[in-house]
Amino acid sequence: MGRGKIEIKRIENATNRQVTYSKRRNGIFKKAQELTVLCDAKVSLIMFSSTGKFHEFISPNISTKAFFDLYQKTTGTDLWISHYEKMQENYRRLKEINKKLRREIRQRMGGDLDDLNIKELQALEAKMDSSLVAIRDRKENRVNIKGYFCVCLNLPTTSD
Amino acid sequence: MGRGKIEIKRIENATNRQVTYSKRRNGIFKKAQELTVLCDAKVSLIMFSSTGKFHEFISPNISTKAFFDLYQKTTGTDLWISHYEKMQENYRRLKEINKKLRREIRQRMGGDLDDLNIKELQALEAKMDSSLVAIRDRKENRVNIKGYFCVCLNLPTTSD
DNA sequence: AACTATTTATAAGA
DNA sequence: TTCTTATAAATAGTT
Repeated sequence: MGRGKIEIKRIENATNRQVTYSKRRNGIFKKAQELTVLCDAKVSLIMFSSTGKFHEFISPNISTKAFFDLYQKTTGTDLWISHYEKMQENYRRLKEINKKLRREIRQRMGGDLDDLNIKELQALEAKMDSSLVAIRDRKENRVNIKGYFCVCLNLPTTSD
Repeated sequence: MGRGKIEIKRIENATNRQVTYSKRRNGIFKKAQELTVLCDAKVSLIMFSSTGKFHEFISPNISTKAFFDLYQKTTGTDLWISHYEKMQENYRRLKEINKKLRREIRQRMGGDLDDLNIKELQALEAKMDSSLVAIRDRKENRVNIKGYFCVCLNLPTTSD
């Protein structure tokens, strides 16, 4: 709808792109406005130009916040809450893992031994002994047994 | 733009309103699509008809969640985002601590020793040796030196 | 920012 | 809903 037909693909000339953006933005806002009135609809139209400039239209019969709430209720997407809760869960998991790691280290340092029974103490002693041997070996450049003891000790394996 | 000119006011006939909504919805979605491509813009277009039916268009180069985040950042409509970002920051911190703890353990197991120099190896050996002594002591119920080695080893001290 | 030749959208009808 | 088409509206290229 103009002097010539154009192909719908990115306008490479930055000036033309900006001009077209400005013209069409007005056009689409007008359409949104008309749709709101003619059809008694609720419309939210938000856009960012390629240069980051922001414009929005929202039907006067509703607030942006109310619109988002309606959106979430309707789609069931629960945009924030689900994302947030997933994150909280990861956070808790990570905290738990850290706690175990700290405990493991403390025990290897000779602390936190109160609630280990004699058998567990013996096992820990044996593991430590092996590790110490590994470190000495390494120090003397004799053996690199990296990997082997990892299996023995059964460390948590999650990466996060 | 049709057989006759219409006034922009609510269409009272429900059927006509519905038909017009449907036609104009298609039109405005097409416009949004074209704007996205032609001008390399980010567009979010959400609407609810008077009967509550929901439709949306969103530029393919961004997710709805990311769009809302961008929106909030731009407008400063901080609904929950600052809280969320604080949590993300904590999460990153926790991950970093976790990484260090794992490394510490791996080294105490005789792995991950490649990038320790001879001095560091000696220090590690000494620490392990002390710890082993502590464990043996404990095993024989002679000494509880919990706490002492924590200081020596300079563990991360945050509680989470 | 205006102009205007064209293209595009759509109101009414089928 | 979908199609048709006369007409209104939007806009591409130009000034």
